[in-house]
Amino acid sequence: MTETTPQRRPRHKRPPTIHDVAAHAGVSRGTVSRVLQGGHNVSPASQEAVNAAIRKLGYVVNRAARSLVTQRAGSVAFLLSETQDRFFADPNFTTLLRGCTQALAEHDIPLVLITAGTEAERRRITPFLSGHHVDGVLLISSHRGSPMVEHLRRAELPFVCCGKPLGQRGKVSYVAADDHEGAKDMVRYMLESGRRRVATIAGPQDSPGGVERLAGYREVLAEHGLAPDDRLVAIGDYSWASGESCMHELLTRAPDLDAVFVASDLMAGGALAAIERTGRSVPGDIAVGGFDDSPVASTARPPLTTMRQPWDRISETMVRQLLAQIDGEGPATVILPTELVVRESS
Amino acid sequence: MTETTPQRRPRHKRPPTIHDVAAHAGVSRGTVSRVLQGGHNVSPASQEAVNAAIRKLGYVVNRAARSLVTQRAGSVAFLLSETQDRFFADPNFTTLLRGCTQALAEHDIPLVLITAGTEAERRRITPFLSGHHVDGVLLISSHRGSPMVEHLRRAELPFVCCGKPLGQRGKVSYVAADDHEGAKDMVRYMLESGRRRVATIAGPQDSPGGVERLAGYREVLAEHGLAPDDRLVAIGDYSWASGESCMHELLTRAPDLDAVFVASDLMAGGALAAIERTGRSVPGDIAVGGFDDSPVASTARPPLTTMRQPWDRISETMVRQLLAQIDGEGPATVILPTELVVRESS
DNA sequence: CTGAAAGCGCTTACAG
DNA sequence: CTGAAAGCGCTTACAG
Repeated sequence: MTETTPQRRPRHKRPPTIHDVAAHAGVSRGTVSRVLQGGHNVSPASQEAVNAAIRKLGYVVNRAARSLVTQRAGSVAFLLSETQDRFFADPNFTTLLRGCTQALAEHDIPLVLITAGTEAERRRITPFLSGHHVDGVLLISSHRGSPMVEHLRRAELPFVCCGKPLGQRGKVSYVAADDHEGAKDMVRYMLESGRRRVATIAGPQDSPGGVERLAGYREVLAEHGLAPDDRLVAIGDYSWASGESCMHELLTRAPDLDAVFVASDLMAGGALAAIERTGRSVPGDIAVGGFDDSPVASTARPPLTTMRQPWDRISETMVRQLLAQIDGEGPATVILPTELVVRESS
Repeated sequence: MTETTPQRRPRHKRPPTIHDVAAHAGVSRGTVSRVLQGGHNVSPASQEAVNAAIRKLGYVVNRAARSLVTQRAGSVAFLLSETQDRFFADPNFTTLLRGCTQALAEHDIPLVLITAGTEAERRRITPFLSGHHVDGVLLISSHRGSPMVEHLRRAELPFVCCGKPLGQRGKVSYVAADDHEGAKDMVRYMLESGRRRVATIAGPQDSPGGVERLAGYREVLAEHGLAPDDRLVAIGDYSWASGESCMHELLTRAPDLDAVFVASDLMAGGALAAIERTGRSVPGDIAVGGFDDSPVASTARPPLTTMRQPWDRISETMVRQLLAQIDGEGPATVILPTELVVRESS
């Protein structure tokens, strides 16, 4: 490089490049790059010299330059295919976001947060995705037939879903808690502690948790020789308010119920409020079991007995799966067990 | 480009570049780039041809290549200088994250989520920041003397804080709600509705909200000729549990109190539980006022009267300020008014 | 208004 | 094990 060519910015203001490191270490830029890539085929002496120069100069790789040649963005998206309201109100999503951020940080991969709850938003992010501005996507969506799955396939972008994506054909990677077994464990626990009229507030029937947890509930009742009774079943939308109104409904239809399995802690919170208003006690008159073990479970009055979802393992596994897929591996499904957490409500 | 040189990947599998667009439109790559930059100094005819080619080919700009030459990352970080637990438990942070994501999306700028709650995490992200892998930082931290401020300054990275950063010298951009006036409005409201023994549960005294809201409380009491009384003041840490224990403490020290201004809704939730346990009623015996208008405010029993923080405006303003700084503008301070939301607890 | 050309900072065959 | 060189896909003075 001839020093007669003026730099765009004065050199001393620009961060050091491999060129500077190479000059300092007395090697070529290629060698510096090899050290950066893990030091294969580099003599210990060169390696040493390069590392010293890197420390000395405070060199940090320019990700844009690297991306340009490797054709990899070096980042991953956390994509919310939900209306923002819905997402940010649900403590589970927050827990998941936290877990994924953490898991990715361990791989030094930045997480890009993207929302795509509306058609307009989806249009806006399409170029971003199909331009491969991220290497892969952690897809968070709880609704049947999310349009994002098709988008991502077309963009040939690796992705893994949180929870089984309903209404999709073909192989889709996903990681999920064992909703079915979890529900069974909870309802069994209630029956075994002497309850006889167990109702349920299920989640939306276009979400996997909504369907699976309800199925588990029904199975255990049948196992115990109890006849199915539609008066004992209400369908909510995972919100606090829906838990409240569903509980009200159940109590009207089946005033003799002595337990209720609620498919989310948030709805269980609403159910508790509805029960309290009728003057009944929990767990004295009615046992209440939640699902999630979200923060509201322990602050609820009384504290909720609930099924813990293994969020840490879910997020770690999602990240691991995604990175594997980015490296060319095929899709996979992982189901993780839930755990009964006994507090006071049941 | 001689076609004898083999491509690394077959051309048909690679996304189109400006080269392809240029060929299609019958212009040079420079012209294509000019159209991409807004179309200045480009004839309408060329403009038209280029746009048609872009649509036809489904061209999407390669951000890495652009970054490399413009020396801009094209993304912004949302940096949590808090332990993750703390952050993700607080609904305010979530609301803020949501607002910032939205505001940035409108500028087509990806948000990179980064946590730096521990020293180890801070070390890990330092190269990322000093390598300018983002153009600026939205800094979320509520503690005095956050080390991140110094880090960011040294990295010469534009940043704007959420809330006044305590214990910092020199100019720092920040956007905050008017904690002081907000607290005064709430306490005035309580006094004007006939309360005489107004207590407070303040936030941590190393956070701006903790300090300012307590100061506002004291001022209004003085305004009304009421003598300061330390038995009426407790200091919490914004958590539900601390609200509960602080309330218990206040009730022990000053059983005759008839109102309490709590510096966060989460703490107010805990306070309600503590009050309920003593058999007192809200607002009959004790009026409770919160701060934030977070989701818990409306689900609390009874629903909380609170001061609404203008989160949407805060996030929009933070983003606007940050983008301005990235474009070379100087630092600024913005204080936004809060609003009294009357529900049932006071 | 336009094209040719340099250059952003890396990685990676290639030839030794 | 190492260096020289090509190339990743853009932007932007520069000269017309």
